[in-house]
Amino acid sequence: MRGKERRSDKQETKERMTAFQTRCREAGLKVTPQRMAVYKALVETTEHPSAEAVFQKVRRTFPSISLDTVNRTLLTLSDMGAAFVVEGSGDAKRFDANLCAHQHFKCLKCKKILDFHHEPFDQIEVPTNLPSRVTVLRKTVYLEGLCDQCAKGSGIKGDLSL
Amino acid sequence: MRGKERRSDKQETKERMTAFQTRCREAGLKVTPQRMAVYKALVETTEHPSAEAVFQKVRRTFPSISLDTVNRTLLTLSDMGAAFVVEGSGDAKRFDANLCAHQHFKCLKCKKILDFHHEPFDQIEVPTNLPSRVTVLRKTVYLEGLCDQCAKGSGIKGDLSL
DNA sequence: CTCTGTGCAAACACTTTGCAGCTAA
DNA sequence: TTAGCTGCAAAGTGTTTGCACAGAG
Repeated sequence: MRGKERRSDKQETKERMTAFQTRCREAGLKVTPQRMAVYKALVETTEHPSAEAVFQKVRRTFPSISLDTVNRTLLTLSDMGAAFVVEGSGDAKRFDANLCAHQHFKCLKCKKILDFHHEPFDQIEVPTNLPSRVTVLRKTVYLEGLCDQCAKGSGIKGDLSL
Repeated sequence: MRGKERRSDKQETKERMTAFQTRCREAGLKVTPQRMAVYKALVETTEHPSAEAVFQKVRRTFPSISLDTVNRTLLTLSDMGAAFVVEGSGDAKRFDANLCAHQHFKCLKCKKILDFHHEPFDQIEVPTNLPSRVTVLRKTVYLEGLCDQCAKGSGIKGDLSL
């Protein structure tokens, strides 16, 4: 069972690498060994690693790579939509003393955070198929996009991947 | 209209300040002018300020306060549950190359992020009462709490504020 | 050949820590 | 009086930037 799983994983990684190369070329980005190595490391894990963690992983098979390159590559991946930042904006912490139930919308451009309150979001059900037996202390619905002013300036108009 | 609004705002701020003082005493925390000033600044705004922004605001009426105190106080507020960090974990960025629809659970203690996929969360409706005309590009449901292992070690057992 | 990408080092921004003096209780 | 809080300064961590060289197209 383990062997079979592994093989299909490898197969899928391979496919994704090829697709990624195509995507790079289409975007006018060069297919460098460093870039491939970083992307591969990210695809092979489900651990949502930090730049440092990716660096350590890639380093094992590519000792000459630098942390800066890893950082820049991860940035590039985010820009082209091949990866996402799932934690830590890199910006400073932001605080809120409003304890009433409410949700946040964040403008990706000007970083403004808008409060809103949508009743149904207060009542979302925690699913029963969570990975392991976890204790959920807080559940949040979070929207990102462009605010009124920023949408005007940018080329983005309609919905992307909604 | 403006005057009336303002007055009720002030009234509410006053009440919250009193409640906060009580809460501090109950928690064995001293009621210092700095602490009050920081809390007041946070209650009076809806802008989800950074520590630096709070510092600038408080400084206007309390010139001798230091940024460190603001930082520490905001930390304290988070700890006692009088405020939340709504952006920027302070930790490093974390990346994910999994583009399929899925959600995240984050353990507050060990910072581990677990993927899960709950169909209904993919289909949540963006509310129509958003503050201004915003373009929503991404919507996320995000759960926080304690993972299996960390829950064992901590005193927290049941649901808090769920 | 050309231009992007890389590696190195320095600069930056934000946060945390150690310590001496201050102050609320 | 005394435990906790504040302000200052220094150190730590993660990220960004400038520049010269290397390598992909």
